[in-house]
This record gives sequence, structure tokens and C-alpha cells, in this order.
Amino acid sequence: MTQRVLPTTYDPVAVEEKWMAHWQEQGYYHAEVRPGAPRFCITIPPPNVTGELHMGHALQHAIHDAVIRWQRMLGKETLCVPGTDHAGIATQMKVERQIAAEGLTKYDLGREAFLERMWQWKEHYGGAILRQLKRFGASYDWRRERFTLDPGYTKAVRTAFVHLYNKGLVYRGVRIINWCPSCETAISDLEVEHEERQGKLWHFKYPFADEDGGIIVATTRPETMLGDTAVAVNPEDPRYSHLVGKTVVLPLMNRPIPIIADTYVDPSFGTGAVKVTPAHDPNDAEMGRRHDLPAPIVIGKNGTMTEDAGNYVGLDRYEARAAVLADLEKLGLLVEAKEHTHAVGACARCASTIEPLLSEQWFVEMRPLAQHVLDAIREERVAYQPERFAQYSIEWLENVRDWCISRQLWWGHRIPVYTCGACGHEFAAIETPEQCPRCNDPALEQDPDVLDTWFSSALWPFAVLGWPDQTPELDYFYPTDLMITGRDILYLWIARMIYSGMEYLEGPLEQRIPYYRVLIHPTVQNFEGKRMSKSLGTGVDPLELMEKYGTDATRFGLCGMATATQDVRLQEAREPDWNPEKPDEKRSFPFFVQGRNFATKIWNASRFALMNLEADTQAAPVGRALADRWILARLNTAIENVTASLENYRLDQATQTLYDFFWSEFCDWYLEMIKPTLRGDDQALASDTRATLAYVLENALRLLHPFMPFITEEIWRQLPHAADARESIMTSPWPVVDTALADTAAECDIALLMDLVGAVRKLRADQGVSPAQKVAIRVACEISEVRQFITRNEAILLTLTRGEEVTVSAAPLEEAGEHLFWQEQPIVLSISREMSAEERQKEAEKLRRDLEKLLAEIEKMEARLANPQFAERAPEAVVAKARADLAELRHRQTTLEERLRSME
RNA sequence: GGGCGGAUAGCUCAGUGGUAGAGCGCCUGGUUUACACCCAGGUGGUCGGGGGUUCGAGUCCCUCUUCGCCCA
Repeated sequence: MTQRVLPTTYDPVAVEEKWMAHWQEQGYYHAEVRPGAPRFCITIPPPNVTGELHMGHALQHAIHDAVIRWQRMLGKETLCVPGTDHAGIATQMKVERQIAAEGLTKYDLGREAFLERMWQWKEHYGGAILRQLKRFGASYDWRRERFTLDPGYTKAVRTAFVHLYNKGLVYRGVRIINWCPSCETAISDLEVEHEERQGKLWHFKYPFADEDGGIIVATTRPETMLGDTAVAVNPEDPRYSHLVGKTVVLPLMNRPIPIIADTYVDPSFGTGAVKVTPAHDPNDAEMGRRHDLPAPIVIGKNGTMTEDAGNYVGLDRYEARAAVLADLEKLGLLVEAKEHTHAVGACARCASTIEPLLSEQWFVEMRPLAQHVLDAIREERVAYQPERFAQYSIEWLENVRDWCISRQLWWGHRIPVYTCGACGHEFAAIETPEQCPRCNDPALEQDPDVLDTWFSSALWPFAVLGWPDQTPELDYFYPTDLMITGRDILYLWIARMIYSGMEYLEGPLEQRIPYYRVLIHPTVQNFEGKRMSKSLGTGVDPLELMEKYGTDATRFGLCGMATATQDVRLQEAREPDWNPEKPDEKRSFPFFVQGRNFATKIWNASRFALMNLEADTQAAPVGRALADRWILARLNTAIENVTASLENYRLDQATQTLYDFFWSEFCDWYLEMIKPTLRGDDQALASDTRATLAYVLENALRLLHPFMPFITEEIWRQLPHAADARESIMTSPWPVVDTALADTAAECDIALLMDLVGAVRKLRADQGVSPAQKVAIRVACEISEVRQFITRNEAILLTLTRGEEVTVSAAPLEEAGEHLFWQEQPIVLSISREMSAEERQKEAEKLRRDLEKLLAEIEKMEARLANPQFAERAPEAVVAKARADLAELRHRQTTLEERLRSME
């Protein structure tokens, strides 16, 4: 191997493109079925095919890929399945908007032609996120990429549906559902976002039919009164009990409607009398059912008033509201309008106000399915991290309601239910049927609706592996190992995946649950603590970060954000002339600045290493010099800690450990300490140190690789490798702790050396000695071991302190100096330098301040030790430490006082 | 209304009951042949308030204030 040299600066873009292409060409991302071999499998949460990469994805995939790369290095057959979700409403909206620009509607095209346009759109524009993830370096098996409308996936969806249908767990019914008048489809409860809004509570008077007077009802939605079919009061309410059974005339409609008694009515709300609109309110619908009331639909599916709304037909629901109010006022029936806050449901997709609407839809009966998940969580077959999310899920599942799964869309999995035109037989079928199974008539009509997108995503972990076919992939990779996602889809997706696996798959329980661990990562917020949103302009584009700081730096920063908290705020620094019109300019993100600086540090340290290695240097832990023994021991600790952090999926801890190890220990101390050896005359010693340097750097890069894949590969390729290396760092083994390299003696010695160096540096700074100026160091210590130690390590001490000589003596120094302690015995250091009167005065002031602080500490410590109960009840080690600390503090006091005297 | 999370240095966040840390920022000094995206040194905190348990509380319990999330 010839000696290599790294360029002086790290160029992320060129390096990233090179390795991205190479890794894919080599097939490193690809996993094969190898029965019997250990494997690890994750399926990613499939992003919407319409989406663009945002910070949430970036965080999610920084975690995914770190875990995946780590597991791969552990030698497992490691599979991460990528893919996209067809995202029914979102995608259909995109294409509808596109054809609207051509002056067309989906009805102009018809279902088939429209779907063709949808597929065209998907091919051309869909899946941007996956392309961006490739650039991110995500080492997923792109050959196994899946889409939730793939033919194979469709089979899975139809199989699941037919299973539920035949089991009676899916049914069709007329219920109040959440209707979005903009998307023109039903949506499920989970897709409605409730929001407190300031509105009005209007009081109307409904006149009695056969006498003067009337009853006053209150409502927040006046336009629904057109569909009222009763007025309800609480049977226990003395104000109204005598009115039950009477009839009022519904104003504007001139319809006689009864006053009924129902315990649902809360006497303390409004006037205690409520209007009942069975077709437009879930509670009213219940009352309507109990009292057998008619349920006229007055607000249609596009949000305008129907023919049943009398004169208001054709008006938009909000125009109708204004008209109804105006007309009631004219009639003198609008009694008052009070300010009122109430919750309004908004469509999670388009933010339109949801209309509760009586409608025939398909539902899944949730109770029996929810029970599966409850069992799995309670039996700890599925563990959530952080744990509290298990409890969230339990509570939701215990109160779960049936799930409306039909959508009035064209883009999606069409419900595989057929009705025979001849005999009227209804049935569900996995394969498209040719004829009616009962009467053999070919005139079959398929249900026009499609399934909720989440019905299909619920099958993701096994459908992507080939279910319902019993494929080798399913055998080998299922159950998967881990699900990493955000908490917003805890119910929408996670819970549904778990029961889906348990309900549809066969075999023993532990082979049906899709994964045994769910990792919930924090939500990324902007610097103001608001949820990031593109439309609000509060978003940060991860691609901007990747361009600004490099992909490795971005990934490292993101992994540092993967804490166990609920939210992480993305700190943002704006220059004074930051312009909101150009938000990307003149702002920086300290979190990623750290990552970028770290990448540069890694680069430069590696440059240094390569400059100092010989052509024939082998990477091996052979160094016997103190610094070598020490860094090998520290590497061991780093391996242990990083591995433990990864095992607990605490990537923030892992990155912190790596940062500290590489920067503070490896660069700041080790590299500085070995400089005299590398440049010295002892060739054998230098050679061992070179081997050690190469070994430690090579291992450090391996530890860093899951977090910073590109730069580590780039450097690693230039380095001599340890014996177990493969062609690429990404397929080389994960470092393991080597107990033979543990060395507490070396760690102890280096700790002393660091203290000595620190003391000299402090003296230099305190005395204003310029960093360039060489100093003579004097050390006094009664312990001969320490004196010998210093002499032995003189070279290191002098390099690290820029000293020119060091004199050691047992006798105390004439002048006072910095002090530190070794086995409770003081070591005093001083640097020879005459100080001016002014400097002495300044120093004396500083010493007095230090002394003051010290005395306060001593007082506290004495009080603590003086408490007899402390000695009695605290563990021995704690008491001993307190005693030692106090002794040290007193020594410090003595030397401080001496030094102060010498200054005065 | 119910549940949960956060409140720690100027900012963003770590922190296994033993007396508080990191990054960024700030201050001082620096042309150390790896690195100014750097080096050395330093400043900076009644750990939201109040009570309690404990020899000892940022850490455990209660309570209040406040910001946020979820469910209804």
C-alpha cells in the first residue's frame, strides 16, 4: 500500500455522489433470504407518493439508516423495505387540480381515463421522497421498493377485506359519518382535527302549533334547523315536562314537529331545549333512532342545500346560515345570539369544516380486532419506546369505535364487493369474478367506493414481504424487528398494523405480530416551537441543510435530536439583515453547524494520521506507550457505550459519546501526545504508535459510520485496515470490546498528566504568558512515584504545555503555584516568570475571589460531615469521598493562601 | 372535562437520589506545518413557584403557575 494524502478540504457533494452510486452498484443495500442466518428487518413508514422530504422524514430516516447500517455491520442479513403510499385523497386532489387547469373535471374524463391520468402523474411526479432518501444515503433495499397499489399489494388488500367480510367484521350501514364537502368523501374519526373556535350560540323560538308562545332552542349551526324533526328536553326538567308531547311548527319550513323527552339532553346547556336534526348530528341521530324520527338531509354532499331545505335549495351552507338567521329575525323568532366557543371539526387533508352527515358507508367492527392489540401490549409482546405510548394506545383501543372505511374516491383499492344484477346476491371476492357464484349470471356490479388508505397501509409489514402468498421473504424476514415512526400515527397506523398481522396471518402468535418494538421519535418543531408547515412558511427543508452543511453533518445532527422527549425544537440563528422573503438565506442552524464542524474535524484528524503513517503501516492495537495504551482503553469504552446506546435506540447518546471520544480524547489529547513519538528517534516505538493510530482511527470510523456514512467511507478507503475489514466500511464488522485492551492504570496516569497539563495552561493564562512563549516548569511533590512519572513523561508534558524544561523536586517551591492532588497529596506547579506589580495585584484579587468561593464550599462540606446521620446512613463510599474532598479542599485553601501571600 | 409531555447557562438540549453538563453564543489570548468549520483559558445556573419524603432532591411524592400534544 502506498502512502495516501487527503485533499486539504472536505468536499461533501462529490464524495456523497461517488459512494451513493458505488454502494448501490455493489448491491450492499440488498438483502437476500438466507434461511438460518441471523437477520434484521424494518419496513419504513411509507411516505405519501405526493410528498416532499421534510424535517420529520429526515429525522425518521436518519434514525432508520443508522440502525440499519449498525445491524448490517453486526453481520446480520439486514433488510429495510422502502416504498410509498398511494394516499387516496391527497393524490387525487393533486390530479384533480391538474386537470382543473385544463378546464376539466374528473367526471368529464370518466373513472377509467381519470385513473390513467393518476398513474401518469404517479410515474412522473410521485415518490419524490424516495428519491430524496436515496440522496440522503438511506441504505434501503431499493430493489424491493413497494407501492400500496402494486398488483401484489392489491391482492393483499382484497384478501384482508374478504377475510373480514366473510367473518362479518366488515358491514355496510347508514350512520352519521364525517363528510368533507371539499374532498366529497367520507373520512374516519381519526382524520378529523378538532379545533376550538369562537362562534355564536343562537337562540331561536319555535312557536307552538295550537297555542300562543313557543319553546326556545339554542344552536351553533342555524342552517341545520331546516332539517329538524323534533325538539328535545330532559324528562327530569321541570321547566319543560308539561310540554312533552306538544307540537311546534318548525319556522321557515312550516313543518309540525314534536317535543320529545330524552335523557341525552343536558338541562344546563343553553335553554335546556335542543333542536333535533337526525341527519346532521351524531347525537341527534341517536335520538332520532330512539324516537323513530324522520331524518331529512338538508345539506348535500357538495356543501350546498338540498331540495329538502325548501326555499334555501342550492345555497352554500354558509349562505344558508346567513339567510336562515335573517329570515328568522324578520319573523321575530331570533331571540338572541351569545358569544360561544365550541369545537369544530376540520378535514385533516384540506382543512374544510367537516359536515356530520347521515350516509350509507362500509365499516369495520373494531372491538374484536382491538382486543388483539390490547392483549399484545399487555402481554408485552409489543414494547413501545418511550413506554408511555403503550398506555396511549391502550386507552384509545379501549374506547375504539367502528371504523368507516369507504371513501367516495376513485384513486385507491376499490371495495371488492359485487352485487348480481340478476339475483341480487352480494358477495366479496379476492379475484375479479366472472359471474355470480349463486346464479352464474355475468351481470355483476362492483361497489363504486374505494377503501380508506389506512386500510391498505395496515397490511404494510407483511404485504411488502409478499403476503398473502407464503413467500420465502415472508418466512425469513417476518415478523420484522422494529417500527420507527412519529406519534401522530400511533392509532391511525401502528395499532391497525398490529391487529392486522394478528388477524390475517396464520401460525403461533409470536409469528403474527408485525414487530416487537415500536420506537416513537420526537416531532420536529421550528425555532418558535410551532409545528413545521410549508403553507405557513415555518418549514426548514432538509435539502437546504444537506447543501449547507453536508449530508453527514445533517444526519449526525438529526441523530443527536433523537432523544426520548416529545418534541425537539430546531434552533435557528438569523443574521440581523435576515429577510423573510428569502428565508433560506442568512440563517444558520447551530445543531448542524456542530455536525459540520465535527465532519471537518474528522477529516483533518484523518489527514494528520495519513500524513504520519508509513506505506507499510498495519492497523493493529500494538502500542505499548502510555498514550497508546490509554487511547486503546478509551476506544474500548467508546465501543461499549455506543453499542449500548444503539441497543437502547438512544441515538442522541451514541452521537454524544462519539463526539466526545473523537474530538476531546482522540484529537485533543491522543494526537497531541503522540506527536513527539512520531517525530522522535525511536523507530520501533513510532512504528507501534502508527499501527495503533491507524487501528483506533479505523475503529472510530466504523463506530461513526451509521451516523456519517459518506465521510467515513471516503477516509476509510485510504486507511490501512484491521484484519477483519471487508471491501467497504459499511460491510465491515462492528467493533467489539476487547477486554485485553482495558487499562485502568493507563487511564489513571493520563488523568494525572491531563491535570498537570491543565495546571500549567492555567498558570500561563492567569499570568498572561502568550501561547507562543516557551516556559520552564517547576513541580514540587513529596511522592517520588509522581516525580518519576513526570520525568518519564516529560516529552508529552512539554509538548502539551509548550514548555522548554521541567524541574522536579521533593522540596516545596519557593513561590506559590497551581496545585493539584495525587492520592490526597498536593502537587504544586509553577512557571518561572517575573510578574509586574500590576499583574501581581490583579492576580491577588482573583485569588481572593477564589478563596472566598473555596471557603464557602468548605463550610458546606463541613456541615455535611458534621451531621452524625450522614455518616450513619449514607453509604460508606459516599462518606469516604466527602472526607477526601474536604481534605483536598483544605489543601487547596492552604496553597491558595500561600500564593496570595506571595502576591501581596 | 380526562390523559400525557415540557419548564435546567443568553439559545437548543443532555442529566442511573451523592451536591449540575454539552453544542452554539459571549469574554481573553493565539500565524503552534492536521484543523481559525481551529487551539488554549474563562464568564455564565436559588435546575418554573411552594410544600413534603430523605442524612442528602434537578432527580421521588403533593400542589400551583405556564407552554404544548392527544382523547372527548
